[in-house]
Amino acid sequence: MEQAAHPELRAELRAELRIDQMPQTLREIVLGRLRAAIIAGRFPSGARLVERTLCDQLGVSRSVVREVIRILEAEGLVESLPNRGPVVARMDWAQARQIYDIRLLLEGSAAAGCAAVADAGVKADLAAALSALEAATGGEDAVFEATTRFYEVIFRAAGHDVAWEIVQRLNGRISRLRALTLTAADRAVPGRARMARIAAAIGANDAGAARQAVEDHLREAAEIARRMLEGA
Amino acid sequence: MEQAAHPELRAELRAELRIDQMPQTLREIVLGRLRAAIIAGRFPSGARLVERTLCDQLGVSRSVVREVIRILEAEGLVESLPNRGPVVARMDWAQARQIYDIRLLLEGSAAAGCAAVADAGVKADLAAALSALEAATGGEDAVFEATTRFYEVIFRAAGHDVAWEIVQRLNGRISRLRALTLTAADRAVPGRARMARIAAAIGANDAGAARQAVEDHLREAAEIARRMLEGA
DNA sequence: GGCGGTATGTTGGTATACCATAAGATCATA
DNA sequence: TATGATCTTATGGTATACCAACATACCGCC
Repeated sequence: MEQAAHPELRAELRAELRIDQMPQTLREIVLGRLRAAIIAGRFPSGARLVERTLCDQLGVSRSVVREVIRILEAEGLVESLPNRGPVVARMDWAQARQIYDIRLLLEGSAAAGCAAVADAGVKADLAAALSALEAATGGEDAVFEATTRFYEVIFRAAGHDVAWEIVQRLNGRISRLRALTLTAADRAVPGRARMARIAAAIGANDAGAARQAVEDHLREAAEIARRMLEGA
Repeated sequence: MEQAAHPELRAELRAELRIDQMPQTLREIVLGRLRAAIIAGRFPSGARLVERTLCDQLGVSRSVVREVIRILEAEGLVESLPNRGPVVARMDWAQARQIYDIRLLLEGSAAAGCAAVADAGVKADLAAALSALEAATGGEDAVFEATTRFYEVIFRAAGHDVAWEIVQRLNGRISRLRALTLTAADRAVPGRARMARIAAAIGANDAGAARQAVEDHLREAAEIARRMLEGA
C-alpha cells in the first residue's frame, strides 16, 4: 500500500462538523483514541504497547504512534522502560491518593478564587453546565463533558488556567483508576447535589463555603476510591 | 550520508561513565539540550521552531526532534499553532504568578508533610544538599542541581512524588522567565539562608514552621520576579 | 541430561526519502 | 494598481531501511 493507508480515519477527520475546524490532525485523533482505550482499561496495567502492533490496529504509521506515546508518557498514562519500550503505567492507591490531594489543593484554591470574583456571566455558565449535567442522564460521555465544563468554568473564572491544565492531565490517571475498579453504577452518581452546592456557594460569592464544598466533594470521592482500591 | 550522522552526540552518549547507565537515549540528550536552550532564552518568545533547521543544528533526525517537541509541548515550553508548527511559548507575569501560586500550595504541603515524618536519614540528605549548595559557589549548574536536590528530598520524603513531577515541569517555565529577565547577579542569591531555615524547621519536625518557611521563601521569590516582569 | 554458545526473530531507535497541503511571498498581467 | 497565478517553504503524514539490544530457541558438546 502506498499512500492513503487509513481511509476510515481520514473520513472521521472530515466528519466532525460541516466545514468547521478541519485542523484536526491525525495525531490528535490517535491520541484521543489511545488515551480513551487506556483510560477505559482496555489494556491491563503493565501491558506492553508494541509500536508496530498499534500501527496495524490504528492504521497509522510509526511516527504518529511514537509521538502520541510521548504525549501519553507526559500525562503519566504510559511509561517507557529502557530497552523494552512503552508500557501502560501501573497505578495504585498511593498514587491516586496523591492525585486527590493535589486536586484538593488546586480545586479548593480555584473555587475560592472563583467565588471571590464571580459575576453574573460566570454564574450563568455554571448553571448551564449543571443543567447539561441534569439533562445528560445515561449518556456517559455527556456526563463527563458537563462535569469537565463545570470545573473549567471555575478554573478559568479564577484565572487559574495553568492549574486547569494540570488538573486535566491528572484526571486521565484518576479516570483510568476509576474505570478499572468502579462499576458503571458507581459512576452514575457523579454527585450532582455536591456540584450544586459548589455552584450555590459561588453564586453567593462565598469563597470559604466554595472551598469547603469542593474539598468535601473531593474527600468523599477519594474515600470511595480508597475503599475500592486499598491494597490493590 | 547513511548512518552515524551525529558522531559527537554518539560519543557523548558513551562518555558518561565507565560501563554504567548506557541507556541514555538520543532523545533524552536532545530533550535536555533543547530545553536548556529555550530556558536560557536562546530563542525569543514566539520564535518558530522549524523542525528541519533544528535537525541541522542538533545533528539528529526529524523523528527525534518531533518527539522532543511533543514532550516540550507537554511541559508548556513550546506550543504548536495549527498549520504553522511549534513555536516557543509566550510567557508573561500572569502565567508566572499562577505558577508561583501552584508551587506555594504544592511545596508548602510537601514541606509540612516532610517535617511530619522526617527521620535522621532525611535530615542528613537535606544537610548534604545544603552543603553542596554552599560548595557550589560560582558553578551555575551546580547551584541549580543542589537546589533541585534539596527540594526533591523534601517531596520524596513526604511521599509526594506526583507533586514533584508537576513542580519540575513547572520549573522549566519559571526558569525561562527568570533567565529572560534576571541578570546573573540576581540569580547568584538563591537564598541559602531561607533554605537553611526550611531545613531547620524540618530538622525540628515542625510542620507549621516548615510550611511557613517555604511559603515565605516562595512569596519573596515571586515578589522579586513580579517587580522585574510587571507589565511585560 | 545439563551446559554454553550460536542462530533467529522481534522490538526499539534512528535516519531518510517521499507526498500532499497550507500559508506566505513573488510575480505577471489586466 | 490590483488581482490572480505561481513558487517557495514548512509542515503533517507515510514508508522504508538499517542497526543494536534482547529474548528465545536450537544445537553441539561435556
